[in-house]
Amino acid sequence: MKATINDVAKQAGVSIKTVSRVINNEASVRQLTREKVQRAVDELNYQPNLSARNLAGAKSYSIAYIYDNPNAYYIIDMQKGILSACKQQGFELLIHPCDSKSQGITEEVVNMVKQARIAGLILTPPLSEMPEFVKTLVDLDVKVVRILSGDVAPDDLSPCVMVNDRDAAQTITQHLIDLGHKDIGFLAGDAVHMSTIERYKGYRRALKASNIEFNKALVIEGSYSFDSGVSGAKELMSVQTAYPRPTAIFSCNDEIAAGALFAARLMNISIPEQLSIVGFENSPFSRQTWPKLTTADQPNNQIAEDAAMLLISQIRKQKNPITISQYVPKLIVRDSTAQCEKL
Amino acid sequence: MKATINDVAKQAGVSIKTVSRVINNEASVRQLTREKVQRAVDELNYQPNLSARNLAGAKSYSIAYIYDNPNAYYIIDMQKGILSACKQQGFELLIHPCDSKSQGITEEVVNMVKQARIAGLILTPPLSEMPEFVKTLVDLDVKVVRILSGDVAPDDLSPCVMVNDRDAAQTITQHLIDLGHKDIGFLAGDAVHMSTIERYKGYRRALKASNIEFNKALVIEGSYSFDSGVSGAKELMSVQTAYPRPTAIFSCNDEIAAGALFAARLMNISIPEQLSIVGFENSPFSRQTWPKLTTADQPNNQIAEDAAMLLISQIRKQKNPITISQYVPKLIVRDSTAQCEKL
DNA sequence: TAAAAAAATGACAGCGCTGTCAATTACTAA
DNA sequence: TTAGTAATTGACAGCGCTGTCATTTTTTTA
Repeated sequence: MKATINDVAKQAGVSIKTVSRVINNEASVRQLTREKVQRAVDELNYQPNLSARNLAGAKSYSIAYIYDNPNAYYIIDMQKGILSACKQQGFELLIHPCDSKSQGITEEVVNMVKQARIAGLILTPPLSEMPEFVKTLVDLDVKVVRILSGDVAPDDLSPCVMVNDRDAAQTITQHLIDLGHKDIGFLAGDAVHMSTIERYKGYRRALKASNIEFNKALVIEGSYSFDSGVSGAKELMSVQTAYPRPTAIFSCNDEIAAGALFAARLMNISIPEQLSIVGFENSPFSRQTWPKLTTADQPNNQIAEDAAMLLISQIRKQKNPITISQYVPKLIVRDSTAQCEKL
Repeated sequence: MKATINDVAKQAGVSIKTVSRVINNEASVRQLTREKVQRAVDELNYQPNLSARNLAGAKSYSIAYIYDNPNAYYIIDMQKGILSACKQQGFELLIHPCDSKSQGITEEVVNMVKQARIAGLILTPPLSEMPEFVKTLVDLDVKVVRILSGDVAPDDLSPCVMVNDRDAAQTITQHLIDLGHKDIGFLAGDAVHMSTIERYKGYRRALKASNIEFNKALVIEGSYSFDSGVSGAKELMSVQTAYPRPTAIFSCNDEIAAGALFAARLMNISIPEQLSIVGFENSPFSRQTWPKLTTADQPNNQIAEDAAMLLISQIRKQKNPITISQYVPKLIVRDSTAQCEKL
């Protein structure tokens, strides 16, 4: 049978309250006692019962991950990272898929938080990019950690884990520039996503840093989809007379890049000899294309774990004011980019 | 503040035990009383506290979904279906990603079940296809529902939700035959997966039903990946003299089909005019290819919900002996298949 | 050295529910 | 009608833990 706090207390020769103090890491327990209890905990392989904790205490040991599925791989990775933090910290995770565009979304989540006594929430785009929504939740006395694209938090409502897409995009673009490319197309994702905006900024900044004149005709609006990549690349590669055809394409994510790759094949443009293509995200997608994509890797797993840890420390009131951590996706050079041949 | 069982009891003018009886749908409550209580429950928007239930009762209201990620889209869909059943039934879901090939996987799961007092488990491939693993769990007095490929359960260890890939594969193959194809290639997925085996059986059966001679050269072993589709299709389409080139290809899943599509492009084979290609799964993948894939759709969401409901009813001991439900994926005709032109 | 203050520990109630068992009520058959 | 039986209901303990507050022990100060 599973050990309870009583067993531990008996084994350590103290009261259950003292055991409780030790496992909650409270002050005012003598070092000696603490060790004694800890030993009993280890010997009995004791793990506090979450239900009992949630029931007895004022605190809650549940956090929730609310997502609107943009990309299953992303979600699964995030979830795994969060789960790992939860396990470490003895928290419980509630999963809540939802539709960010539905009318009642705010009410739905508010309800859930109240019903399930949730102590904290982790939000990823697009939910993390909805200020009203976040505001409502924060006002509700539930801790929130957002994962966002950018380098500074948009407000001080809650801690954020920032993914600096801008710097990463600049690095990737620079990679293309270093290979001698000057006419670099840009295939945008959905314009409503911060990530698209940030990646665009990084692209612009890299051009500027190398004194390459920005050419508006090389920027194609689109969405985060394969189709968008196909049509965008077609458009780019058929740019007429007035403008030079790009020798490289920056795609806002791997899916778009895969589409661009596909379009290039159709148009008999060989990759990377005649055209370099980069993606973004390092999704499984990027290893399934041929040639394999040069892309930027974001350690989603780790980002999520970080966010969850941040959330939990907030919940524990471990002073952490509005901490912000930042990740910069890393360039991964594979086979879809090469030296510019046009000269 | 959230309503408790006490509030409901007061409002209905009965004891809390009676309320408990009503919400647990126990017998021996007078109809009149039942209605009175139900009304109070509705008025107060009462929802039983899961922690308290788990703590007080012998029963557990937690089930777990253990998965080893073969495909993020699949997992997310499954999870969503399970979640929906849980919400309906007032159960809690624990998510547990794992590595099915790791040494300690059984121990890991056994531990989890014991520690978290889990009442039931949902298993998808590859975990559901590991007999030893399932046996150990069932012996542990935890209910298990497996989702498997096939038409009959492999044993009576636990209820199964069967996905009849065989019949579906036969239907798809028949679709190709109906279009006039006779030389139909087969790109297999990982041979260790039941789904590959079942789909292969369906393919064979369709050929047989139409008296088309089976040609071993047209079957290419592989794995569930894009790359495998590329190389497999290349191999198929370069079949020499002795054998006719296939005019259609059955791919074991959409990813393989996408690879095949890609290879066809490379070889300047136009789809569907010169070659019909079908996939399997109706993953987002299949709508992102060009042309869009003819494929088979499995309602993963619903399959999962069904499995979860089955599991919960098992847990509730609602007699359900070893029930089995079966799904047959449905043919979805899109743009990658056409009338055979070779004649 | 004793009193006061601080630190450490424990006793106990109670979180919201279910299980047990006893009490009450309704229904049967004689 | 009345005991006898079955159906319905309720009182109460207790699940494993935390919060409160009282008690004990240790340390500090006078």
